[in-house]
Formats: sequence, structure tokens, C-alpha cells
Amino acid sequence: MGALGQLLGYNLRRGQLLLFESFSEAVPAGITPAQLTILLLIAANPGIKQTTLAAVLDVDRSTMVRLVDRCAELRFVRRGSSRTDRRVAPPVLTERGRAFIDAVMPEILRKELEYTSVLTPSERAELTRLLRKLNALED
Amino acid sequence: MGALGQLLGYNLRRGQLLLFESFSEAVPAGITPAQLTILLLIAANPGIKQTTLAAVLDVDRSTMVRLVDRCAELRFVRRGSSRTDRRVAPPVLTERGRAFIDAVMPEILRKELEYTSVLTPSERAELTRLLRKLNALED
DNA sequence: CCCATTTTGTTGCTGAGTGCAACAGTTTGA
DNA sequence: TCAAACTGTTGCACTCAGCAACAAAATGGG
Repeated sequence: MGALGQLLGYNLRRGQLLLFESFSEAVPAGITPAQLTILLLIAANPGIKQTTLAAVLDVDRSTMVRLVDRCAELRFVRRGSSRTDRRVAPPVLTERGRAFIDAVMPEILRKELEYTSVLTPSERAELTRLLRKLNALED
Repeated sequence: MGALGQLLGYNLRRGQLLLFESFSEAVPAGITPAQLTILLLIAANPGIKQTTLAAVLDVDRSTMVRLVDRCAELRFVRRGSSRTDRRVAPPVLTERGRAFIDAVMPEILRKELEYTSVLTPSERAELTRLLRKLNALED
């Protein structure tokens, strides 16, 4: 194995692959982590516009168009309109989208627990805390 | 921000993006994490064959062909031959490949320290330990 | 009040990356 | 001995992301 296992970047990548597998088991096929992220961001920030979503997700605006398109095809969001700026078409969460979030989030958390069962509860909490701190998501 | 920051998978992804940026700054353009992983695996396991590398990296054999191709174009590896099985062409680390590893690894570790400077040394060590345990790379 | 500049969303193009299917050469095992 | 399995390889198709360019709309300095 060599020096590979010492690298933080490598271990993060492996961990992410593991949790992606967990995500795939928890969520119906066709839904990507990026799409769920969009839904959660819209739910937490009503009226948020595509450009802002693109900046937060760190993708191009044209990429965000396509991501929102797929969410719209699934009827999880629809493109609304702003009264103050007719350029923006802020994605709005639909009933279906809200129901999807409510249905899938508990399953995702359950699968995360399952896939990280090698860690004790306190270890898992500490791992989350350290990652949040690393990502500047301080409490 | 909402429930997103609570998800371990999301935090792992964010952390991996951060460390990927660190890697990009530490390594000359054109070298990907996958390529370095291959070099390190070959260095630690002389004679390892492409199929095994593909299994470890969890990619298709045809994908591994192309990854090794790029390492060969850079003269970091050359395709050897096995005396016991004429089918296998195990990639062999060249002088250049060895020199590259020796030159780049310290820089990578230095950049990792820089990019994770928000963590204390003990926190960083604990994060590494937890990730290694999660990835079943127990000491 | 104008008109140049900026912003927003969008589309087309391109390049990178991956898996799958198929293949020839080689080895294995019943 | 010969069918099956394995190794490396190539071609094809598909996905994904960024860049450039665009029209419509908003903004701001003269």
C-alpha cells in the first residue's frame, strides 16, 4: 500500500466514494448528489437564483441550467419568476420536491449510519465535526 | 444552509474538493491523482499487473490501459514483461518515475498541511485516523 | 434621459473521462 | 486436447463540464 494511505487527500477520496455508494443505495436511481443539494438549497433559501446556486456549487452557470433542468423534468422544481427582476427565473420547490426531500432524507441518514458502522457514535460525530471545521462550516 | 451541512457525504465531498485543490497546486499540470496513485502502487508492489491496478482503483481494465498510457507518455513507467505469463505487461517504474515521486511527495504533504491549517496538528491526525478506519485501512 | 456596461439564463460546441463490447494472444483445467 | 477463462487492447457511445456567444433585461455614469 505504501505512502498512499498517509495522504489525507487519498483517504478523503476513498471516504467520499464509500459515502457515494451509501447515497446511491438510499436514493432512487437517476438522482445525483448535486441534484439533492440543489433541492436542499432551494428549500433553505427560497427565491435563490440559478447564478447563486452555480456559485455555491462551484459550477458554471450553463451547468447549473442543466442540473435544474433535470430537477424540473422530475417535477421537483419549477421555474418561477421575480417581480423585481424579469431576468431571473428562481427555481421553486414543488409539492413533489418537498415530499421527495422528506421521504429521502431519513433514508440517506440511515444509510450513512450503516456505511459508517465501523466507527463508534462518538467517532462519527468527531469525524463530522472535523470535516465541518475543515470546510469552514463552523458551528 | 439547512440540513446539508449535517450530511457526512456532503462534508466528505467538500473536503475532497479542498484537498484536490491542494494536490493541483503541489503537482505539475497534467498529473492527476489517479496517475500518482498508480505510480505509488507500482512502487510499493513491483510486478503488479494492470488488471490488479484496475481492481484496486475500481475502474474498468480499458480505463486503466489509458491511465498507464499517460504515465508511459511521461516516461514515468514502461511496460515490462512477465517470464511466467506472456499475457501480462506489468508497468515498471522508471528512474524518471522514481525521481518524480521523490520530488513531488514532500510538496504534496506540505500543501496538505497548508490547506488544512485550520485544524490543529492533533485534529489533523485524528481526522486521518478516523478516515483510515472508515476506509478499513486500520493501522 | 441615454447608452454603454453588466447581469441572467440559455444553447452549441468541444474535450475529457468512463464503461461496454469485441478481439487476439495466452494460459488453464477438465 | 480443447473449451473456458484471463490479459491487454481498441473502437464506440455516452455523460459531464467548461467556454464562447447570444438575447433579454437591469444598471449606472455622463
